[in-house]
Amino acid sequence: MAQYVKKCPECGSTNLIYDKEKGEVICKNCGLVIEERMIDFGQEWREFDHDQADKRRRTGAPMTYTKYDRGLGTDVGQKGDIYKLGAKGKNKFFRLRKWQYRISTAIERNLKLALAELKRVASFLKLPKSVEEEAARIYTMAVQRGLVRGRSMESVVSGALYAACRRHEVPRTLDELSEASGIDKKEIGRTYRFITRELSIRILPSNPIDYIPRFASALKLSAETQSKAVEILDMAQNSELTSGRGPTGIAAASLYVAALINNEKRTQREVADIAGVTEVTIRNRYKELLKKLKLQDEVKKAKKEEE
DNA sequence: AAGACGAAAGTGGTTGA
DNA sequence: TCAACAACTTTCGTCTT
Repeated sequence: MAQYVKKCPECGSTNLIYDKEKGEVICKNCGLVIEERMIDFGQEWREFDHDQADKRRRTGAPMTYTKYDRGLGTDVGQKGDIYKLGAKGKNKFFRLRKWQYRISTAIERNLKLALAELKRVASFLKLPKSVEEEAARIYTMAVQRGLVRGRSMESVVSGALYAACRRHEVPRTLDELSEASGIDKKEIGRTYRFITRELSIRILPSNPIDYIPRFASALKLSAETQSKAVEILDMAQNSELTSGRGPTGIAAASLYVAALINNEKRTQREVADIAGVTEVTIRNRYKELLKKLKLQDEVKKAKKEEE
């Protein structure tokens, strides 16, 4: 799908146009057709009022993993037309309802509970719907494979959420997830690794750049500083300063340097708190950045301008 | 007085035998 | 399974502004 194509594989430009009519994705920079003959998921009919829509619509509500039965289930109703039934009918009705409850297997009840929890944590972290959906999917698979056995439901939910965040490039740190769910950080990490391995979900190592916008806004830094930080990060990655290091530490250090250069100085403490690392880590990364990227001059220049 | 810096010891996780 | 190891944290003392 289009949303997964973000960069042109030819020239790396992110300037893509999505031509809905032709079903093509084209790079505006070099003209490469990245994707063609895509399926249009839109409706082919139009509606002008509610009646028409009702008549033309052929599908129900979207199928979703965030409902325990994927939004497809039917319940024997609670209220409504019971009064129309005779004594016999009423009996049958109640019997059916009882049976429906019994048919709900352990898995379904587990899912119902877990997805409620998932929803709670996801909204606490203000995660987009797509991530929540992905996490629900992961959790459902985990339950079906019996991976929850021996682990608390909540920790698996957190693990699934963490994995979903990573896949959608909206990373949250383990600390944040831990705070939102009340599960120990280590426990989440463990279950996360376990379920991603068991379900063979491939996760890209998280990219420090993904953290920048969130940290920057939390620190109330300007857009220029933010893009400067990304620029610094890019250079750092080219100089192989990023591999093996904690991505949050690098993101934090880049932001710190960018803030210095743009005269929006934040203390190491402030940046460290937001990023969830210590000042020491920022200092170490910061030192490396200055040394390898020769940013000393820029920082000094910024200092002079301040006076 | 607050922030920046650096050294030293401790912690949890990965790796390789 | 265990030990070595790198990254990161904690703690604390010193220096700078």
